[in-house]
Amino acid sequence: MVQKRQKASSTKLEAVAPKRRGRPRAYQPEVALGKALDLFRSEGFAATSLDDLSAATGMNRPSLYGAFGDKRELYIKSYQRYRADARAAMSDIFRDELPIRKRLERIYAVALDIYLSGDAGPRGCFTVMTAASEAVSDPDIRAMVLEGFSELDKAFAACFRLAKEKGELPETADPVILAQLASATIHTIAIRARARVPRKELEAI
Amino acid sequence: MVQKRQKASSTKLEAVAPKRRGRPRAYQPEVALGKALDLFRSEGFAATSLDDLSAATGMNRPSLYGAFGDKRELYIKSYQRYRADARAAMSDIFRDELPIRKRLERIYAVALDIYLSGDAGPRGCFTVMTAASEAVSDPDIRAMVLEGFSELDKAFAACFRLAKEKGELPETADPVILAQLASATIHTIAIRARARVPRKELEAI
DNA sequence: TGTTTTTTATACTGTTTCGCATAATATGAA
DNA sequence: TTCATATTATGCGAAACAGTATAAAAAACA
Repeated sequence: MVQKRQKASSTKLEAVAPKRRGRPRAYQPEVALGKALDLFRSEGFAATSLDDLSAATGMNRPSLYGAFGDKRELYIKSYQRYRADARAAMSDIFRDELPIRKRLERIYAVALDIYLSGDAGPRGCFTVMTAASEAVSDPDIRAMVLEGFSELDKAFAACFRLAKEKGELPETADPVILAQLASATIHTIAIRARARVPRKELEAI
Repeated sequence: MVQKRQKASSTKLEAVAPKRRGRPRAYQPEVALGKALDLFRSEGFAATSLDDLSAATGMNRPSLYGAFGDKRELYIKSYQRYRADARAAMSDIFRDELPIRKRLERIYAVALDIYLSGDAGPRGCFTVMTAASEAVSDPDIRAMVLEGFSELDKAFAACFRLAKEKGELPETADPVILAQLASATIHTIAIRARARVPRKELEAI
């Protein structure tokens, strides 16, 4: 629970005076979490030290613990943040009623933006990275990753189902199988991006 | 170069008396490298310590250094070994002249065997795991990973090209694009295997 | 002004890490 | 036997690591 500055029963909602008691925070939790996510995405869990995180967020270690818990908890919160961001970036695309082809194009374009961003080289898909590393030994993290996969599968399947209803796809097309293929394509792109396959080639796929 | 016991100009080739000078080795390099590979595959580079490697191989640290160099070199040699093993497992399939459908089935079956093996949970594809972790920051490793991807792409493309010549595929089919799709499928399977998606589901894909 | 509360800043602890130096050991050769 | 060589075994040392204890600082409140 990040406990969002509970305003003392004032009239207007949100963005009003914090009116907290002690010394004010020198950081913004949301911003700091974003920085932590950036680091984890480019280095991975094991290769990211608390000192690195401290430097990146501008918070010293005790503050990190106070705000997010230990390293593992911070990783989990970073991952949840990543998923929320990704969902936000995708949701409007899944909402718009475009023809399936156009829609897929836009989905892959957004995915490429996410995967290729980053100062220290492309960062790929955090879900895929986590699956490749922590998901094996940590059951909680594994559960989140599995959920991430199935969320993507389901979103794609919904797209294809809709397209089928609108007659854009033949009757024989199976939305679930098509969705898995579409997810697979997302995954290769994410992985190849990490190996710095140029954007041009990825777009071709 | 692992320098395979150079026999002193004897008659028979291989498997003859080593005739080395000093204290004999207490380990077999090939076996030890296999153990190191196993560990790296299940834990990843950063989470595997030299003590772990020492325990797994039965060699103490100085011997490890003497035989394989530092941790990074050992990782690279392990990866090369992995690729050699995978190539060996696949080569006979790519050699047999089966119909394309049968051939694909066998390829995916072998891939599943490789990805799901391991005592401490499924270990996935080492190329994919390396791409997700070390490939970003280490140019040499990145180059090897890229080579791994293109090797798989090319092998699949060759399959599809052959199938097209034999009339098993329509004229309109593009072997290169089909190969990328087939690789993508391999990659999702590898990733999902790490997240312990059950074999049944993977087979369905 | 002084107290309470919350956060920051510094520093400490015990462990783990990597790489290597040194000594002991086991073999072939002289 | 004795020497040269190649490996093993022990363990050192400096750095990095995760997590925490303690003190200083900054705000609201009384």
